[in-house]
Amino acid sequence: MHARLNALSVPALREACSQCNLRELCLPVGLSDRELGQLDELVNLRRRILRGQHLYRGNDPFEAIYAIKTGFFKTDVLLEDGREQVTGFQMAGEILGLDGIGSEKHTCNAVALEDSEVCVIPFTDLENYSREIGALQHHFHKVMSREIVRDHGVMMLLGIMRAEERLAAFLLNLSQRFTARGYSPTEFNLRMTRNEIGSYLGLKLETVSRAFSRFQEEGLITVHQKHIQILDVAGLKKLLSERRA
Amino acid sequence: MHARLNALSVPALREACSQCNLRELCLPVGLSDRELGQLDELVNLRRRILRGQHLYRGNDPFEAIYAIKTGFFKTDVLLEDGREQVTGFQMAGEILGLDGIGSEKHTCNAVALEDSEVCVIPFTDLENYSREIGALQHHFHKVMSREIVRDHGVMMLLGIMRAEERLAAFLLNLSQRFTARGYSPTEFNLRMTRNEIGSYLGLKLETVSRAFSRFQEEGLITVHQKHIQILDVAGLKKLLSERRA
DNA sequence: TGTCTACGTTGACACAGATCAAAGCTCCTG
DNA sequence: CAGGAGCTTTGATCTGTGTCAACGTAGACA
Repeated sequence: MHARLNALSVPALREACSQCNLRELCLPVGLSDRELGQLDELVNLRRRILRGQHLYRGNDPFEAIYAIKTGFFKTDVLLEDGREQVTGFQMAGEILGLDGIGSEKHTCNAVALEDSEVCVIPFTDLENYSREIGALQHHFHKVMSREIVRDHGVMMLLGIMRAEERLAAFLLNLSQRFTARGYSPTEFNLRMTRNEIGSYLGLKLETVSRAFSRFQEEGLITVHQKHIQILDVAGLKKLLSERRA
Repeated sequence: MHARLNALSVPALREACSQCNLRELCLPVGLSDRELGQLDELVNLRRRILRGQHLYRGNDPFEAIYAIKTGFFKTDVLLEDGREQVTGFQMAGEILGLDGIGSEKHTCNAVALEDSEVCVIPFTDLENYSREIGALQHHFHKVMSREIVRDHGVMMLLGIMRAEERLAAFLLNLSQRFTARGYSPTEFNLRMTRNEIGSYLGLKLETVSRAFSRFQEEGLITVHQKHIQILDVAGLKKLLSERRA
């Protein structure tokens, strides 16, 4: 089930957390230089996941959480009958695997949407280190809490928003996360299919496609396949706040 | 904003965690007797919340998490335009407030649906104690992780299930949680209105009402106002698994 | 005991989004 | 560079749930 780890995927200690340009977004936030050095010991293994491969699957034993170094993932849950619910899309600096702590098994699938690399953080070690490093403990708690808050946002989206509101929220959220990583807020390539967007947003792929077309007609964005350009951020935001009574 | 704490709401040290009959469901799971004693020091304050009152509101500063000693709560998020998304219903032994860790402010509202009592767990203290007590640290992580997994379940519900599937899943979930607390799996009183159920399930109250009526016609349950009796658990489960292609 | 208010049920109808179907675009592979 | 697979777009139609409206029920309170 696990991808074989070859020698190349373990460059270890090279470019550890203390050197990583994601350290302001990722687990090390708020650590002192000395503490960062300790984290380098904890996170000394990397794993490369090719596009389409699983980082883990539902029911795999839970051993580690993963920080995305490069690339892009989706997480999803499957129903027996084949229905899929995408529970999130994750990008560099974000943490995968938190779902597994509670039951010691993973409860969803994590699939790379492009060739990716993750830092492996053995969970027992993380707990041990957090008992030493208060700042690490606290930040880890924040990461989990934010995941809960993010999930509430998705519930909101699924529970009370209409199709175009959902898609606008989705685009704005991506834009904001790309910005935080130093990319353009207004121009990016989607890594996921219309079907995956639809699954995440509780819509069918045709509805997603139509909403994209509609946004384009209205001059809010341009779409060419997976390439998106946001022309009118304010317009998208307006879609979210205005609501016919 | 905070309810005033009167003398009666602080019986402290009496019936602490070590004596509490919820200790197998709540935060103390997996602690040794000695560790339980330590927890008694951490959790020494109770707060009484009357029906309809808020335990906390979105934007309140985050200081503590809460274990429900008795009673029943809902958590919700409000949009500016008044739309409400109920994000969960919580009962005895469950933990409230985890949403606030990430931003040091609460991000949702917690409202008592019946007169309730919660144990106040100051969060800084909890972090300090978890650095001492590995089992507490680990169990706390499990609690947070399970909240994430629960949220994924709700996304699934909202994203891909039809109205009757949602309601069946909701009833079965309540039944299972009541069972874990020693109540009847098949007969209970709903603490929430049809509107609140609808908000949680992403449906309108009329749809919830109709689904209840339908279940009753089909002999799956009886409904009289808030009183529910499940007549055919297997039938409800079948609703969830069977799905016209 | 009567009335008020909040909550729940039911019916008729409307509509957003699903479903079904056909065709176009891109990129990969041989 | 031909063929095919996977993805996307668009149109036509269908349907589950929302919306609107009327009425019913139960508990609270004067």
